[in-house]
Amino acid sequence: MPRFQAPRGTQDVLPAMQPYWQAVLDAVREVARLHGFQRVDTPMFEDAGVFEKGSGDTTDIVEKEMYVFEDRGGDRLALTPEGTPAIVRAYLEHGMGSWPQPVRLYTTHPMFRYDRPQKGRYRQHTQFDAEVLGSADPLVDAEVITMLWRLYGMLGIRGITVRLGSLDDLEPRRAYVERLKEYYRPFLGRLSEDSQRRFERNPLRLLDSKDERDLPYKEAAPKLVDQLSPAAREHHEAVQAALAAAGVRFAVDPLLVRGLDYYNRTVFEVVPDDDERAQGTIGGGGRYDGLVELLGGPPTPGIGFGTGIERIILEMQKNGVVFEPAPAAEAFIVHRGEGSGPAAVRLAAALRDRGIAAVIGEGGRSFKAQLRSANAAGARLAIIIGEDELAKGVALLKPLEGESEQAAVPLEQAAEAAEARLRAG
RNA sequence: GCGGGCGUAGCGUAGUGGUUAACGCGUCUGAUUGUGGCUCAGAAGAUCGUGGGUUCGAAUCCCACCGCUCGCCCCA
Repeated sequence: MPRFQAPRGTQDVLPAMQPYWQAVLDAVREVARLHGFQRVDTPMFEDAGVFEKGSGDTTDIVEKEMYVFEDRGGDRLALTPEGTPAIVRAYLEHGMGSWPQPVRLYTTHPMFRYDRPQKGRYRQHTQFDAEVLGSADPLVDAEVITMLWRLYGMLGIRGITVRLGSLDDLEPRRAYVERLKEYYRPFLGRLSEDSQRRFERNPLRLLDSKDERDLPYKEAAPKLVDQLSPAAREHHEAVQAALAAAGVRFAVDPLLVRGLDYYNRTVFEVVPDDDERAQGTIGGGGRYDGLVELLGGPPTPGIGFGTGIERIILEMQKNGVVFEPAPAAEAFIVHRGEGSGPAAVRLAAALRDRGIAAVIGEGGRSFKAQLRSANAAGARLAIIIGEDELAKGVALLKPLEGESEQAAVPLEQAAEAAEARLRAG
């Protein structure tokens, strides 16, 4: 019988890593509260059409990476590959258009992509996703980025920069893409194979190439940020002014391109300054003023981001943020002998009633072994109930740290006395 | 999807063709009656990722598969 292992690209989050997850989730909750975002939870899977229509069925995420399956009833479903279309679907389904606008929502949600795993890239990962629907105000763009920036700061992540770009609005961008293709067409044959493919599929990506053969042409290529439509330019500048006012470290990146079709105007990524790897990006997002309509709703502007919790944790560790695992117990009950089991259980319940984390030792093992366990559990107090104690109706309180001596107390008052000891120390 | 590196007890490693695969950490037990941490002693724990092949003989060489990892692509 071959041993089972977790599916490729997935991972178990063991107790030692839980403090990191807890810290991130706590910070997420707090930063969302500080910015007026409300939590929404959407299902792990959706109608596949949500993403085919929403994310765009020529994007890599949908075309090559989405987990699609038919359930027993014949419905075509997809494991959520990215958050935004799912939240927009919920926004429409629940009539959030009639809530006070704009609507600020966030979630932490598992995402699934059939991709080749690498460090920081998994087939299942978790994203903190935040979306604002119903506002076209550039200040909202800045607020969203500021929230992301604050989150990283709260978690001790330094040495990162926001790369900011603008993809203009959809119509002017189409015109720009034509100009870009005209520029590249004459020397198409001299470009890298990748770039030749991009020329047809996603010409904006030509500007993103790192291939030596493409670099000379890239330099002189027309840049979208240099020729934005007046409305988009004004928007872009307003976002920058607001980010500067908020103290966010950002750099305008004329070559920033993102892989989802629905973006317009503001796009951004957060990258570590020392990380050239493509999967170094820890968060990114942008504005999607056309997405709600794509999914069958009324014209509604929107903007949001996703940031990968696994990557945040990797970045925290790179920044030397360390968490000690929380002790498993405050009080550890050592017991042995006839009738000690029920006494231990009664005492444990009394301790827990008082809010004290209590663990009962294994009565079949020696005092020595149980006390070792108490120590390993990080308990500050051991409470010993042996045969002698049981006969006298007492328990021994043995401090596991500090100077004080162990003391006998009546069994019925043991919980109270333990609480006093723990609160004092 | 393409190319490179790696895979030996729970974890980290040594061992590169020749006895019962070694060490550290961890786990368990004990160091005279029932007392933790430090120390000491002992024990358990490995079909050497899986399957096939070469060989008198394979952890060691070859092939395939699985997984991890690095780069590309793409993304968080």
